[in-house]
Amino acid sequence: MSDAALHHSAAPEAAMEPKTLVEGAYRRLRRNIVEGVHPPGEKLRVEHLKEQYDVGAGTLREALQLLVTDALVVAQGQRGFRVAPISLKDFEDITRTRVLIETEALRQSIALGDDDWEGRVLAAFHRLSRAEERLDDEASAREDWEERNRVFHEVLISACPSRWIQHFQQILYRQSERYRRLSLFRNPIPRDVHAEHQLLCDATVARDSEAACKVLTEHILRTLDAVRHMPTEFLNAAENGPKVRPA
Amino acid sequence: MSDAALHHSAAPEAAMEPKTLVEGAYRRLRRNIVEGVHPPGEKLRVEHLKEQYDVGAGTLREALQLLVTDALVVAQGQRGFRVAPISLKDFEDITRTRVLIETEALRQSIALGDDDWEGRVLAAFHRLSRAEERLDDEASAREDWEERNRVFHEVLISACPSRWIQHFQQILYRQSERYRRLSLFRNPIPRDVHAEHQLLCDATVARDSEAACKVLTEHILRTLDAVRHMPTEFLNAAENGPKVRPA
DNA sequence: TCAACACTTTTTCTCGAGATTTTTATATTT
DNA sequence: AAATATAAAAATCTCGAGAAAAAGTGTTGA
Repeated sequence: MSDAALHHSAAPEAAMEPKTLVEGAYRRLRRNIVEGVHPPGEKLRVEHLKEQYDVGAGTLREALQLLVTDALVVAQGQRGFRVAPISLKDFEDITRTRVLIETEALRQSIALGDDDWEGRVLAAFHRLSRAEERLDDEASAREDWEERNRVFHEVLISACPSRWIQHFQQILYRQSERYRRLSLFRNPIPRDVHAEHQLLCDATVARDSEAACKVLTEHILRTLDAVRHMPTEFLNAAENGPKVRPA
Repeated sequence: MSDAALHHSAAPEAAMEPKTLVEGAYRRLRRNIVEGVHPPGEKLRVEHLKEQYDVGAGTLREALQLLVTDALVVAQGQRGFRVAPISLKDFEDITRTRVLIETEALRQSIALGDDDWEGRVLAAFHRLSRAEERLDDEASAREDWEERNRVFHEVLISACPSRWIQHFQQILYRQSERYRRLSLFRNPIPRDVHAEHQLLCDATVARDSEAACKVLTEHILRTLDAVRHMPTEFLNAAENGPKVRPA
């Protein structure tokens, strides 16, 4: 993943199909962890998962190791793998760091982006807006919205020339998406996010760096509030036993 | 690595010994890549490396996958692994991103660090200074210096409460260490780094955030100059054939 | 001389089985 | 009854061998 993200083209990895079983398993696992199919803290038993993902044990282990460095999975000595736990403290950290990274990326993007980039921003915003309109009607619309929201944020900073900043942004976005989906499980997507996206889009195309970063910061921080008001049992829930003995 | 770095204690991973063969191979490989034993672009053949590192093929593959997400190794479809290539453009990116991350970390560290932290900063600086004195005499002193330099930079930001910022800092430091060691292969460590470290240490303990960040920024950027003046054949050298066909 | 093709060799990728370690369950002792 | 010790069970970690793919080699033909 970081391979393509860092060194290769700017082509989205989602487009190209996986070249190896390891990569395929890695992406499916990552998606399922982010979407909460594998909830935080769940024990990831290789023997069981190899059937579910239809790959050998060694292959699955390699995929899990990839997720370890992404901090979506933790490996504990000789005690196997586990979905990375969540906590409010961790999400506060993620959010603040994301603000730092993403505003810097947006600043650079606004400073350096060309007309083509502006076009892509408007296009991504339009696609996102359409998905937002459909949110109440169809049930399947939320997956669309999630995808287009990710693309919108990605396109916004796509003119930032730093591969490393983009790499870190992707990691942090994925992390916060995991939290957001948990909070959205109860609370629906609020109405005012569209207005925020509108402001963000306008300020960006107008090349108003300060305004855009301000809106973006508030936009990101708003998700933190949503998670703060989440029932506490969600945060400490560890599906398969938080068997964390006092050591 | 990110496991310990992100979720566990602040204990340095170097201290605790590896719990599995995968982790052991991962660390040895990482060290050898950073130190240039495996030069940039080198093909990493599992069949050969398994003897060198004395582990099975599967184990070595898992270790390599861990290095992929660290961006020290790149995996190419069905064409095996390779040490991540280097370029001036990449190092400029690393350097700028490192300035962004590390100055923010230092700012937070200065704002939140307690007396104990100040003590650790002074101690790390002292140890680094001693190593710098020995640089000309003994040949083995450079490894000491590298280690203590890393610790000094780590301790400086150790009071920053963000695990994520510290995580990213570690990744970027490792990346730039790889470049620095290449430039140091010819040029020795210049005299004035000690003066820079002194200024950095003084400003930090004096809680002068702006001055400290300014010195740190210049300090990091200085390494970029050193690499810029490096013979170009170093940068594009790919030991085992840059077999990058036009595709 | 160069290009295209088939063949051989090397390397990667994948899977299943054996050895350790951790965890769970049971039995014994205080 | 609580705690410790022992034994069984499950899971992890590791290795080596077989299938698939890539790279290399040599031959043939224009």
